[in-house]
Amino acid sequence: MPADETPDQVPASLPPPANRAESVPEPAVRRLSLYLRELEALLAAGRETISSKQLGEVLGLTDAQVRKDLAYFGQFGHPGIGYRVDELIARLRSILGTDRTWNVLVVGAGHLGSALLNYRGFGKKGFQVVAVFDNDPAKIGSRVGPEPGFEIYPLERMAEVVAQSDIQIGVLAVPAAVAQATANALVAAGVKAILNFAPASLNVPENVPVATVDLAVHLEQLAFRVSADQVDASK
Amino acid sequence: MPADETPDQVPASLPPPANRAESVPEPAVRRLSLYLRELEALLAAGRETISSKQLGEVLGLTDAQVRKDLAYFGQFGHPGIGYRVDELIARLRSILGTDRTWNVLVVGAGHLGSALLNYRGFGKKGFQVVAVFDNDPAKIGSRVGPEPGFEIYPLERMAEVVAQSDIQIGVLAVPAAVAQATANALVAAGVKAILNFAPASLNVPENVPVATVDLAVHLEQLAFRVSADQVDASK
DNA sequence: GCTTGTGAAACGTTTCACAGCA
DNA sequence: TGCTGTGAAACGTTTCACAAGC
Repeated sequence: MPADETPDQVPASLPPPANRAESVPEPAVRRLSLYLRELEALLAAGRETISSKQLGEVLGLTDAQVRKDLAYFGQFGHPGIGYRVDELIARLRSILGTDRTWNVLVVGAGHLGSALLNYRGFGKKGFQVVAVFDNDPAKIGSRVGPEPGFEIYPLERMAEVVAQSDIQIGVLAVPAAVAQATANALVAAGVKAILNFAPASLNVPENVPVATVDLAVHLEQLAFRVSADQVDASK
Repeated sequence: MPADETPDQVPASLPPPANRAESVPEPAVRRLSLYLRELEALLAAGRETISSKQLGEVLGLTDAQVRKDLAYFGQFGHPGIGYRVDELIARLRSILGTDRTWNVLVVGAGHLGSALLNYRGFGKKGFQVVAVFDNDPAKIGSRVGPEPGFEIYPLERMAEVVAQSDIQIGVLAVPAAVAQATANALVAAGVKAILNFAPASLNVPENVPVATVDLAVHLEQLAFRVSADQVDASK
Protein backbone atom coordinates (compact mmCIF):
# COMPACT_ATOMS: atom_id res chain seq x y z
CA MET A 1 0.00 0.00 0.00
CA PRO A 2 2.13 2.95 -1.23
CA ALA A 3 1.25 6.63 -1.42
CA ASP A 4 -2.47 6.09 -1.06
CA GLU A 5 -3.16 9.01 1.27
CA THR A 6 -4.04 6.52 4.02
CA PRO A 7 -6.57 8.07 6.40
CA ASP A 8 -5.18 8.42 9.89
CA GLN A 9 -8.14 7.20 11.86
CA VAL A 10 -10.30 4.16 11.41
CA PRO A 11 -13.23 5.14 9.21
CA ALA A 12 -16.66 4.90 10.74
CA SER A 13 -18.09 2.28 8.42
CA LEU A 14 -16.50 -1.01 7.56
CA PRO A 15 -15.01 -1.58 4.17
CA PRO A 16 -12.72 0.99 2.66
CA PRO A 17 -10.17 -1.86 2.67
CA ALA A 18 -11.15 -4.84 0.58
CA ASN A 19 -13.40 -7.23 2.42
CA ARG A 20 -13.15 -9.49 -0.59
CA ALA A 21 -12.08 -13.08 -0.27
CA GLU A 22 -10.16 -12.56 -3.47
CA SER A 23 -6.41 -13.12 -3.29
CA VAL A 24 -6.43 -13.87 0.43
CA PRO A 25 -4.58 -17.14 1.11
CA GLU A 26 -6.89 -19.83 2.40
CA PRO A 27 -4.65 -20.64 5.36
CA ALA A 28 -4.94 -17.04 6.42
CA VAL A 29 -8.73 -17.26 6.49
CA ARG A 30 -8.54 -20.39 8.60
CA ARG A 31 -6.36 -18.61 11.11
CA LEU A 32 -8.81 -15.74 11.35
CA SER A 33 -11.15 -18.05 13.25
CA LEU A 34 -8.37 -18.98 15.64
CA TYR A 35 -7.54 -15.35 16.27
CA LEU A 36 -11.19 -14.67 16.99
CA ARG A 37 -11.47 -17.57 19.43
CA GLU A 38 -8.37 -16.45 21.26
CA LEU A 39 -9.45 -12.81 21.36
CA GLU A 40 -12.82 -13.75 22.80
CA ALA A 41 -11.05 -15.61 25.58
CA LEU A 42 -8.81 -12.58 26.14
CA LEU A 43 -11.81 -10.26 26.27
CA ALA A 44 -13.47 -12.49 28.85
CA ALA A 45 -10.24 -12.28 30.85
CA GLY A 46 -10.40 -8.49 30.77
CA ARG A 47 -7.53 -7.94 28.35
CA GLU A 48 -7.80 -4.68 26.38
CA THR A 49 -4.97 -4.80 23.85
CA ILE A 50 -2.63 -7.42 22.43
CA SER A 51 0.35 -7.34 20.09
CA SER A 52 0.81 -9.57 17.07
CA LYS A 53 3.72 -11.17 18.91
CA GLN A 54 1.63 -12.13 21.92
CA LEU A 55 -1.30 -13.33 19.86
CA GLY A 56 1.02 -15.38 17.70
CA GLU A 57 2.70 -16.95 20.68
CA VAL A 58 -0.41 -18.57 22.11
CA LEU A 59 -1.25 -20.00 18.70
CA GLY A 60 2.24 -21.04 17.72
CA LEU A 61 2.59 -18.49 14.92
CA THR A 62 5.04 -15.72 14.17
CA ASP A 63 4.18 -12.09 14.76
CA ALA A 64 4.67 -11.34 11.07
CA GLN A 65 2.14 -13.96 10.11
CA VAL A 66 -0.49 -12.53 12.41
CA ARG A 67 0.05 -9.04 11.02
CA LYS A 68 0.01 -10.19 7.43
CA ASP A 69 -3.18 -12.19 7.90
CA LEU A 70 -4.98 -9.22 9.39
CA ALA A 71 -3.53 -6.78 6.89
CA TYR A 72 -5.24 -8.61 4.04
CA PHE A 73 -8.46 -7.12 5.32
CA GLY A 74 -7.42 -3.67 6.42
CA GLN A 75 -5.39 -1.76 8.95
CA PHE A 76 -6.71 -2.70 12.35
CA GLY A 77 -3.65 -2.20 14.50
CA HIS A 78 -2.19 0.71 16.41
CA PRO A 79 1.60 1.08 16.09
CA GLY A 80 3.29 1.05 19.46
CA ILE A 81 0.12 -0.33 21.06
CA GLY A 82 -0.94 -3.45 19.22
CA TYR A 83 -4.54 -4.36 18.52
CA ARG A 84 -7.52 -3.39 20.66
CA VAL A 85 -9.19 -6.65 21.61
CA ASP A 86 -12.80 -5.52 21.33
CA GLU A 87 -12.16 -3.67 18.10
CA LEU A 88 -10.39 -6.61 16.47
CA ILE A 89 -13.15 -8.99 17.55
CA ALA A 90 -15.71 -6.78 15.85
CA ARG A 91 -13.59 -6.61 12.70
CA LEU A 92 -13.06 -10.36 12.56
CA ARG A 93 -16.74 -11.08 13.07
CA SER A 94 -17.56 -8.68 10.28
CA ILE A 95 -15.02 -10.34 7.99
CA LEU A 96 -16.14 -13.87 8.78
CA GLY A 97 -19.78 -12.90 8.52
CA THR A 98 -20.64 -13.87 12.08
CA ASP A 99 -21.75 -10.41 13.13
CA ARG A 100 -25.19 -11.72 12.26
CA THR A 101 -26.99 -14.97 13.13
CA TRP A 102 -26.83 -17.94 10.80
CA ASN A 103 -29.69 -20.40 10.90
CA VAL A 104 -28.56 -24.00 10.86
CA LEU A 105 -30.31 -27.32 10.40
CA VAL A 106 -29.11 -30.72 11.51
CA VAL A 107 -29.81 -33.87 9.51
CA GLY A 108 -29.49 -37.05 11.50
CA ALA A 109 -30.87 -37.31 15.01
CA GLY A 110 -28.51 -40.08 16.10
CA HIS A 111 -25.90 -39.87 18.82
CA LEU A 112 -23.83 -37.20 17.13
CA GLY A 113 -26.77 -35.12 15.95
CA SER A 114 -28.23 -35.12 19.46
CA ALA A 115 -24.89 -34.15 20.96
CA LEU A 116 -24.67 -31.20 18.61
CA LEU A 117 -28.12 -30.02 19.61
CA ASN A 118 -27.13 -30.13 23.24
CA TYR A 119 -23.98 -28.13 22.67
CA ARG A 120 -24.43 -24.58 23.88
CA GLY A 121 -21.75 -22.38 22.46
CA PHE A 122 -22.78 -22.15 18.85
CA GLY A 123 -25.19 -19.45 19.86
CA LYS A 124 -22.46 -17.15 21.14
CA LYS A 125 -20.64 -17.65 17.87
CA GLY A 126 -23.60 -16.60 15.77
CA PHE A 127 -25.01 -19.98 14.80
CA GLN A 128 -28.47 -21.12 15.78
CA VAL A 129 -29.84 -24.59 15.20
CA VAL A 130 -33.45 -24.11 14.16
CA ALA A 131 -34.54 -27.49 12.79
CA VAL A 132 -33.71 -31.20 12.90
CA PHE A 133 -34.39 -33.84 10.26
CA ASP A 134 -34.15 -37.61 10.08
CA ASN A 135 -35.34 -40.26 7.68
CA ASP A 136 -36.20 -42.82 10.35
CA PRO A 137 -40.04 -43.00 10.55
CA ALA A 138 -39.75 -44.10 14.18
CA LYS A 139 -38.10 -40.80 15.07
CA ILE A 140 -40.26 -38.40 13.05
CA GLY A 141 -42.40 -36.28 15.32
CA SER A 142 -40.50 -37.04 18.52
CA ARG A 143 -38.31 -34.42 20.12
CA VAL A 144 -34.56 -34.19 20.66
CA GLY A 145 -32.14 -31.74 22.20
CA PRO A 146 -32.41 -29.54 25.28
CA GLU A 147 -35.90 -28.80 26.61
CA PRO A 148 -38.27 -28.11 25.03
CA GLY A 149 -36.37 -29.83 22.25
CA PHE A 150 -36.73 -29.85 18.50
CA GLU A 151 -39.40 -31.79 16.70
CA ILE A 152 -37.81 -34.18 14.23
CA TYR A 153 -39.01 -33.58 10.67
CA PRO A 154 -38.89 -35.96 7.72
CA LEU A 155 -36.43 -35.12 4.95
CA GLU A 156 -39.35 -34.38 2.65
CA ARG A 157 -40.10 -31.22 4.57
CA MET A 158 -36.59 -29.82 4.22
CA ALA A 159 -37.12 -27.44 1.31
CA GLU A 160 -40.20 -26.00 2.98
CA VAL A 161 -38.50 -25.47 6.33
CA VAL A 162 -35.30 -24.08 4.80
CA ALA A 163 -37.28 -21.43 2.97
CA GLN A 164 -39.58 -20.65 5.87
CA SER A 165 -36.83 -20.37 8.50
CA ASP A 166 -34.20 -18.86 6.18
CA ILE A 167 -31.67 -21.61 6.84
CA GLN A 168 -28.24 -21.17 5.27
CA ILE A 169 -26.14 -24.00 6.68
CA GLY A 170 -26.83 -27.72 6.94
CA VAL A 171 -25.02 -30.06 9.32
CA LEU A 172 -24.78 -33.61 8.05
CA ALA A 173 -24.73 -36.15 10.90
CA VAL A 174 -25.81 -39.25 9.02
CA PRO A 175 -24.05 -42.54 8.17
CA ALA A 176 -21.54 -42.44 5.31
CA ALA A 177 -23.72 -44.68 3.20
CA VAL A 178 -26.45 -42.04 2.88
CA ALA A 179 -24.23 -38.96 3.08
CA GLN A 180 -24.20 -38.18 -0.65
CA ALA A 181 -27.95 -38.64 -1.04
CA THR A 182 -28.57 -36.47 1.99
CA ALA A 183 -26.17 -33.82 0.68
CA ASN A 184 -28.12 -33.79 -2.57
CA ALA A 185 -31.29 -33.22 -0.58
CA LEU A 186 -29.67 -30.36 1.34
CA VAL A 187 -28.57 -28.67 -1.86
CA ALA A 188 -31.96 -29.19 -3.47
CA ALA A 189 -33.58 -27.69 -0.40
CA GLY A 190 -31.56 -24.52 -0.85
CA VAL A 191 -28.92 -24.86 1.83
CA LYS A 192 -25.88 -22.71 1.02
CA ALA A 193 -23.13 -24.60 2.85
CA ILE A 194 -22.62 -28.01 4.47
CA LEU A 195 -20.75 -29.12 7.55
CA ASN A 196 -20.25 -32.83 6.96
CA PHE A 197 -19.53 -35.28 9.79
CA ALA A 198 -19.92 -38.36 7.63
CA PRO A 199 -16.64 -40.06 6.68
CA ALA A 200 -17.16 -39.56 2.96
CA SER A 201 -16.26 -37.01 0.33
CA LEU A 202 -19.25 -35.20 -1.09
CA ASN A 203 -19.91 -34.17 -4.63
CA VAL A 204 -21.83 -30.89 -4.61
CA PRO A 205 -22.05 -27.81 -6.84
CA GLU A 206 -18.95 -25.70 -6.45
CA ASN A 207 -20.85 -22.73 -5.10
CA VAL A 208 -21.81 -24.83 -2.06
CA PRO A 209 -18.84 -24.91 0.31
CA VAL A 210 -18.38 -28.11 2.29
CA ALA A 211 -16.33 -28.65 5.43
CA THR A 212 -15.83 -32.30 6.25
CA VAL A 213 -14.91 -33.31 9.78
CA ASP A 214 -13.84 -36.94 9.83
CA LEU A 215 -12.79 -38.09 13.26
CA ALA A 216 -10.98 -41.12 11.90
CA VAL A 217 -8.91 -38.87 9.63
CA HIS A 218 -7.79 -36.79 12.58
CA LEU A 219 -6.93 -39.88 14.60
CA GLU A 220 -4.93 -41.22 11.67
CA GLN A 221 -2.91 -38.04 11.47
CA LEU A 222 -2.10 -38.35 15.14
CA ALA A 223 -1.16 -41.99 14.70
CA PHE A 224 1.16 -41.04 11.86
CA ARG A 225 2.89 -38.39 13.90
CA VAL A 226 3.27 -40.61 16.95
CA SER A 227 4.72 -43.37 14.77
CA ALA A 228 7.13 -40.92 13.15
CA ASP A 229 8.18 -39.66 16.56
CA GLN A 230 8.98 -43.13 17.71
CA VAL A 231 11.17 -43.67 14.65
CA ASP A 232 12.91 -40.38 15.37
CA ALA A 233 13.42 -41.24 19.01
CA SER A 234 15.12 -44.51 18.14
CA LYS A 235 17.80 -42.82 16.07
CA MET B 1 13.98 -43.23 -7.31
CA PRO B 2 15.95 -44.73 -10.21
CA ALA B 3 17.39 -48.19 -10.76
CA ASP B 4 16.32 -49.74 -7.49
CA GLU B 5 15.53 -53.18 -8.89
CA THR B 6 11.91 -52.78 -7.86
CA PRO B 7 10.45 -56.12 -6.84
CA ASP B 8 7.26 -57.01 -8.69
CA GLN B 9 5.27 -58.12 -5.72
CA VAL B 10 4.80 -56.47 -2.36
CA PRO B 11 7.75 -57.38 -0.16
CA ALA B 12 6.98 -59.32 2.96
CA SER B 13 8.21 -56.71 5.41
CA LEU B 14 7.42 -53.05 5.32
CA PRO B 15 9.95 -50.40 4.63
CA PRO B 16 12.37 -50.62 1.75
CA PRO B 17 11.13 -47.13 0.78
CA ALA B 18 11.48 -44.44 3.39
CA ASN B 19 8.66 -44.50 5.87
CA ARG B 20 10.10 -41.36 7.43
CA ALA B 21 7.93 -38.32 7.99
CA GLU B 22 10.96 -36.24 7.13
CA SER B 23 10.63 -33.90 4.16
CA VAL B 24 7.10 -35.02 3.31
CA PRO B 25 4.81 -31.99 2.99
CA GLU B 26 2.19 -31.89 5.71
CA PRO B 27 -0.67 -31.40 3.24
CA ALA B 28 0.41 -34.60 1.54
CA VAL B 29 0.11 -36.54 4.80
CA ARG B 30 -3.35 -35.14 5.35
CA ARG B 31 -4.40 -36.32 1.92
CA LEU B 32 -3.13 -39.82 2.63
CA SER B 33 -6.06 -40.29 5.00
CA LEU B 34 -8.47 -39.17 2.32
CA TYR B 35 -6.99 -41.58 -0.19
CA LEU B 36 -7.35 -44.37 2.34
CA ARG B 37 -10.96 -43.53 3.07
CA GLU B 38 -11.79 -43.44 -0.61
CA LEU B 39 -9.94 -46.66 -1.34
CA GLU B 40 -11.77 -48.48 1.42
CA ALA B 41 -15.05 -47.41 -0.13
CA LEU B 42 -13.79 -48.59 -3.52
CA LEU B 43 -12.73 -51.94 -2.08
CA ALA B 44 -16.16 -52.40 -0.53
CA ALA B 45 -17.62 -51.66 -3.96
CA GLY B 46 -15.50 -54.41 -5.48
CA ARG B 47 -13.09 -52.17 -7.36
CA GLU B 48 -9.66 -53.77 -7.94
CA THR B 49 -7.51 -51.02 -9.45
CA ILE B 50 -7.67 -47.25 -9.80
CA SER B 51 -5.57 -44.66 -11.58
CA SER B 52 -4.25 -41.48 -10.01
CA LYS B 53 -6.55 -39.55 -12.32
CA GLN B 54 -9.67 -41.35 -11.12
CA LEU B 55 -8.70 -41.18 -7.46
CA GLY B 56 -7.93 -37.51 -7.80
CA GLU B 57 -11.22 -36.78 -9.46
CA VAL B 58 -13.42 -37.96 -6.60
CA LEU B 59 -11.35 -35.89 -4.16
CA GLY B 60 -10.99 -32.82 -6.31
CA LEU B 61 -7.25 -33.21 -6.84
CA THR B 62 -5.03 -33.51 -9.89
CA ASP B 63 -3.57 -36.81 -10.96
CA ALA B 64 -0.05 -35.45 -10.52
CA GLN B 65 -0.77 -34.55 -6.93
CA VAL B 66 -2.00 -38.02 -6.10
CA ARG B 67 1.08 -39.61 -7.66
CA LYS B 68 3.47 -37.20 -5.95
CA ASP B 69 1.89 -37.74 -2.56
CA LEU B 70 2.19 -41.49 -2.84
CA ALA B 71 5.67 -41.36 -4.33
CA TYR B 72 7.00 -39.71 -1.17
CA PHE B 73 6.63 -43.10 0.46
CA GLY B 74 7.62 -45.48 -2.30
CA GLN B 75 6.61 -46.87 -5.65
CA PHE B 76 3.19 -48.40 -5.21
CA GLY B 77 1.78 -48.05 -8.70
CA HIS B 78 1.82 -50.19 -11.80
CA PRO B 79 2.46 -48.28 -15.05
CA GLY B 80 -0.31 -48.84 -17.54
CA ILE B 81 -2.55 -50.23 -14.79
CA GLY B 82 -2.76 -47.77 -11.94
CA TYR B 83 -2.80 -48.75 -8.28
CA ARG B 84 -4.16 -52.00 -6.93
CA VAL B 85 -6.78 -51.03 -4.38
CA ASP B 86 -6.06 -53.68 -1.77
CA GLU B 87 -2.34 -53.21 -2.08
CA LEU B 88 -2.49 -49.44 -1.74
CA ILE B 89 -4.78 -49.72 1.29
CA ALA B 90 -2.23 -51.95 2.99
CA ARG B 91 0.56 -49.52 2.15
CA LEU B 92 -1.34 -46.49 3.42
CA ARG B 93 -2.28 -48.22 6.65
CA SER B 94 1.32 -49.13 7.16
CA ILE B 95 2.44 -45.56 6.50
CA LEU B 96 -0.19 -44.01 8.76
CA GLY B 97 0.45 -46.57 11.46
CA THR B 98 -3.08 -47.93 11.47
CA ASP B 99 -2.11 -51.46 10.54
CA ARG B 100 -2.20 -52.03 14.27
CA THR B 101 -4.75 -51.10 16.93
CA TRP B 102 -4.43 -47.86 18.87
CA ASN B 103 -5.94 -47.73 22.31
CA VAL B 104 -7.83 -44.52 22.98
CA LEU B 105 -9.31 -42.92 26.07
CA VAL B 106 -12.07 -40.34 26.22
CA VAL B 107 -12.14 -37.61 28.85
CA GLY B 108 -15.52 -36.05 29.37
CA ALA B 109 -18.65 -38.17 29.50
CA GLY B 110 -21.01 -35.41 28.41
CA HIS B 111 -23.09 -35.35 25.27
CA LEU B 112 -20.15 -35.35 22.89
CA GLY B 113 -18.12 -37.91 24.80
CA SER B 114 -21.08 -40.28 24.89
CA ALA B 115 -21.72 -39.80 21.19
CA LEU B 116 -18.13 -40.73 20.44
CA LEU B 117 -18.43 -43.91 22.49
CA ASN B 118 -21.49 -44.90 20.54
CA TYR B 119 -19.83 -44.33 17.20
CA ARG B 120 -18.91 -47.64 15.60
CA GLY B 121 -16.44 -47.08 12.85
CA PHE B 122 -13.33 -46.23 14.78
CA GLY B 123 -12.77 -49.92 15.27
CA LYS B 124 -12.53 -50.61 11.56
CA LYS B 125 -10.00 -47.82 11.29
CA GLY B 126 -7.75 -49.25 13.99
CA PHE B 127 -8.83 -47.19 16.96
CA GLN B 128 -10.36 -48.71 20.06
CA VAL B 129 -11.82 -46.73 22.93
CA VAL B 130 -10.80 -48.58 26.07
CA ALA B 131 -11.52 -46.16 28.92
CA VAL B 132 -13.62 -43.14 29.85
CA PHE B 133 -12.87 -40.46 32.43
CA ASP B 134 -14.78 -37.58 33.96
CA ASN B 135 -14.25 -35.28 36.90
CA ASP B 136 -17.90 -35.14 37.92
CA PRO B 137 -18.28 -37.20 41.12
CA ALA B 138 -21.90 -37.89 40.23
CA LYS B 139 -20.80 -39.72 37.10
CA ILE B 140 -17.88 -41.70 38.48
CA GLY B 141 -18.68 -45.38 38.60
CA SER B 142 -21.70 -45.23 36.32
CA ARG B 143 -21.55 -46.60 32.81
CA VAL B 144 -21.77 -44.94 29.38
CA GLY B 145 -21.67 -46.04 25.78
CA PRO B 146 -23.03 -49.12 24.04
CA GLU B 147 -23.84 -52.15 26.22
CA PRO B 148 -22.20 -53.23 28.39
CA GLY B 149 -20.77 -49.72 28.46
CA PHE B 150 -17.65 -48.24 29.97
CA GLU B 151 -17.28 -47.53 33.64
CA ILE B 152 -16.47 -43.87 34.16
CA TYR B 153 -13.22 -43.37 36.04
CA PRO B 154 -12.04 -40.31 37.94
CA LEU B 155 -9.20 -38.32 36.40
CA GLU B 156 -6.94 -39.42 39.25
CA ARG B 157 -6.84 -42.92 37.86
CA MET B 158 -5.69 -41.84 34.42
CA ALA B 159 -1.96 -42.53 34.74
CA GLU B 160 -2.66 -45.97 36.14
CA VAL B 161 -5.13 -46.90 33.40
CA VAL B 162 -2.99 -45.46 30.60
CA ALA B 163 -0.07 -47.61 31.67
CA GLN B 164 -2.15 -50.70 32.31
CA SER B 165 -4.11 -50.56 29.05
CA ASP B 166 -1.26 -49.20 26.92
CA ILE B 167 -3.24 -46.14 25.81
CA GLN B 168 -1.60 -43.87 23.25
CA ILE B 169 -4.27 -41.34 22.29
CA GLY B 170 -6.53 -39.19 24.44
CA VAL B 171 -9.74 -37.59 23.21
CA LEU B 172 -10.63 -34.38 24.99
CA ALA B 173 -14.38 -33.82 25.17
CA VAL B 174 -14.54 -31.37 28.06
CA PRO B 175 -15.57 -27.70 28.33
CA ALA B 176 -13.05 -25.14 27.08
CA ALA B 177 -12.57 -23.79 30.59
CA VAL B 178 -10.95 -27.02 31.79
CA ALA B 179 -9.36 -28.07 28.51
CA GLN B 180 -5.83 -26.96 29.33
CA ALA B 181 -5.85 -28.51 32.79
CA THR B 182 -7.23 -31.73 31.38
CA ALA B 183 -4.62 -31.73 28.62
CA ASN B 184 -1.94 -31.36 31.26
CA ALA B 185 -3.38 -34.38 33.04
CA LEU B 186 -3.37 -36.39 29.80
CA VAL B 187 0.26 -35.57 29.13
CA ALA B 188 1.22 -36.32 32.72
CA ALA B 189 -0.58 -39.65 32.44
CA GLY B 190 1.60 -40.58 29.49
CA VAL B 191 -0.76 -40.10 26.57
CA LYS B 192 1.19 -39.61 23.31
CA ALA B 193 -1.30 -37.57 21.28
CA ILE B 194 -4.49 -35.59 21.85
CA LEU B 195 -7.63 -35.13 19.80
CA ASN B 196 -9.15 -31.97 21.20
CA PHE B 197 -12.82 -31.09 20.79
CA ALA B 198 -12.72 -28.15 23.17
CA PRO B 199 -12.75 -24.74 21.49
CA ALA B 200 -9.39 -23.73 22.89
CA SER B 201 -5.77 -23.89 21.85
CA LEU B 202 -3.68 -26.18 24.02
CA ASN B 203 -0.17 -25.69 25.23
CA VAL B 204 1.54 -29.07 25.38
CA PRO B 205 5.09 -30.40 24.91
CA GLU B 206 6.00 -30.37 21.24
CA ASN B 207 6.44 -34.12 21.08
CA VAL B 208 2.72 -34.50 21.84
CA PRO B 209 0.79 -33.88 18.64
CA VAL B 210 -2.61 -32.23 19.04
CA ALA B 211 -5.46 -32.12 16.56
CA THR B 212 -8.13 -29.61 17.50
CA VAL B 213 -11.60 -29.95 16.04
CA ASP B 214 -13.59 -26.82 16.75
CA LEU B 215 -17.06 -26.95 15.27
CA ALA B 216 -17.51 -23.21 15.53
CA VAL B 217 -14.33 -22.67 13.54
CA HIS B 218 -15.62 -24.84 10.72
CA LEU B 219 -18.97 -23.08 10.73
CA GLU B 220 -17.20 -19.72 10.59
CA GLN B 221 -15.22 -20.81 7.55
CA LEU B 222 -18.44 -21.77 5.83
CA ALA B 223 -20.03 -18.46 6.79
CA PHE B 224 -17.07 -16.62 5.34
CA ARG B 225 -17.27 -18.46 2.07
CA VAL B 226 -21.02 -18.03 1.76
CA SER B 227 -20.66 -14.31 2.46
CA ALA B 228 -17.89 -14.03 -0.13
CA ASP B 229 -20.03 -15.85 -2.66
CA GLN B 230 -22.88 -13.45 -2.14
CA VAL B 231 -20.54 -10.52 -2.76
CA ASP B 232 -19.29 -12.25 -5.90
CA ALA B 233 -22.79 -12.95 -7.11
CA SER B 234 -23.78 -9.30 -6.84
CA LYS B 235 -21.08 -8.16 -9.23
C1' DG C 1 11.19 2.38 23.75
C1' DC C 2 7.58 -0.73 21.23
C1' DT C 3 4.48 -2.00 17.41
C1' DT C 4 2.21 -2.04 12.88
C1' DG C 5 2.07 -2.63 7.81
C1' DT C 6 4.44 -4.17 3.84
C1' DG C 7 7.70 -4.87 -0.13
C1' DA C 8 11.12 -8.35 -1.13
C1' DA C 9 13.40 -12.61 -0.25
C1' DA C 10 13.09 -17.26 1.18
C1' DC C 11 10.77 -21.23 1.42
C1' DG C 12 7.29 -24.79 0.43
C1' DT C 13 3.80 -26.95 -2.55
C1' DT C 14 1.63 -27.93 -6.76
C1' DT C 15 1.59 -28.45 -11.56
C1' DC C 16 3.80 -29.46 -15.80
C1' DA C 17 5.72 -32.42 -19.00
C1' DC C 18 8.02 -36.30 -20.29
C1' DA C 19 11.04 -40.66 -19.90
C1' DG C 20 10.20 -45.28 -18.92
C1' DC C 21 7.44 -49.19 -18.57
C1' DA C 22 3.27 -52.62 -18.92
C1' DT D 1 -2.20 -47.09 -25.83
C1' DG D 2 -2.37 -45.97 -20.81
C1' DC D 3 -0.21 -45.14 -16.71
C1' DT D 4 3.44 -44.19 -13.12
C1' DG D 5 7.36 -41.66 -11.14
C1' DT D 6 9.92 -37.53 -11.16
C1' DG D 7 12.98 -33.49 -12.23
C1' DA D 8 12.00 -28.70 -13.29
C1' DA D 9 9.02 -24.78 -13.62
C1' DA D 10 5.27 -22.29 -11.76
C1' DC D 11 2.81 -20.82 -8.13
C1' DG D 12 1.57 -19.74 -3.33
C1' DT D 13 2.78 -18.80 1.51
C1' DT D 14 5.71 -17.43 5.11
C1' DT D 15 9.43 -14.95 6.93
C1' DC D 16 12.51 -11.16 6.90
C1' DA D 17 13.63 -6.58 7.61
C1' DC D 18 12.63 -1.96 7.87
C1' DA D 19 10.08 2.61 7.22
C1' DA D 20 6.53 4.90 9.62
C1' DG D 21 3.88 5.88 13.74
C1' DC D 22 2.60 5.87 18.75
